[in-house]
Amino acid sequence: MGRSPCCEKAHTNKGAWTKEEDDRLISYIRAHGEGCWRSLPKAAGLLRCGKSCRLRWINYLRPDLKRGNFTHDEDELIIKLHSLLGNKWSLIAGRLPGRTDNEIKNYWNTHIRRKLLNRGIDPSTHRPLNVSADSAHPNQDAATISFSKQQDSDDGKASVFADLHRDAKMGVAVERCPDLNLELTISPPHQNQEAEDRVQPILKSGGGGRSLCFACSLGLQNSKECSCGIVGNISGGTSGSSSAGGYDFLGLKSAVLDYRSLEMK
DNA sequence: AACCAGTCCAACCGCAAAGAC
DNA sequence: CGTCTTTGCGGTTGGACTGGT
Repeated sequence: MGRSPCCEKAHTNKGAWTKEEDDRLISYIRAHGEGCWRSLPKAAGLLRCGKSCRLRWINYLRPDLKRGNFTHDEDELIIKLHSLLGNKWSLIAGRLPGRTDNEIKNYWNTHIRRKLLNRGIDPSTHRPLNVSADSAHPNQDAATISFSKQQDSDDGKASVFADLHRDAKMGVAVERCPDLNLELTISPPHQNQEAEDRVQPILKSGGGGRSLCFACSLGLQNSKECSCGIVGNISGGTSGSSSAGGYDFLGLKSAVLDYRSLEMK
């Protein structure tokens, strides 16, 4: 194709950034904006690869970064988001303004993992450490397993879907949240400004009070698993349909999650 | 003061998705 | 439509820092 490789590995600096390099990068991005990372280093006069510049900017130099310790609320929000999304650090970071995926990932690995272990919770499954997966699901039948595997092989959304489907079989989360819609999309800052300002994501229920099958509850209305027969009829009905009562899904009643504003890639 | 172990975090690496050609 | 580049993400690493002995 004639394009040059993305990184000219020779003749590039590695390791810690100097103050001068930071200044160059900041002033270039201030003048020209973000993007075009490949050509940026040359244009900015930096002996770095574009990847390195992007990382430095996103994780350290961005002006909107919130430095300093995580608050207790942020801790709990990260735990809850992680229980839903797994190691989707960028998605989690998207719900914590001023925090980066790298920062949250580091914080998770150094603090929260230990915190959960001390609580007797498995950080990867968010279930009690002394309960094995098998013994926890004694009634899980073969059909369920094959269904979960099928979904697991799909994208992240389906993976969450499969996890929650397992939970549904156990009567866990879904029992408490029958109308949960896991349609995960990134949205611009939305109407609830006060809530946004407090970094409080909003969990919307999906069916506006209608009784949905599990597949529709998860925003998979077109799934063959749909058994309620309202295909295609609810996907647009999430805004403003936040249940007045609000499900306390994973304890998110007060710091609830807006699934419309999360996107599984 | 010197050493060591544990912790923290910035940065790197490899991979995959998205987009360009 | 297939190939290649670019970008973004998650996992991992290594050096700096800190506290204990």
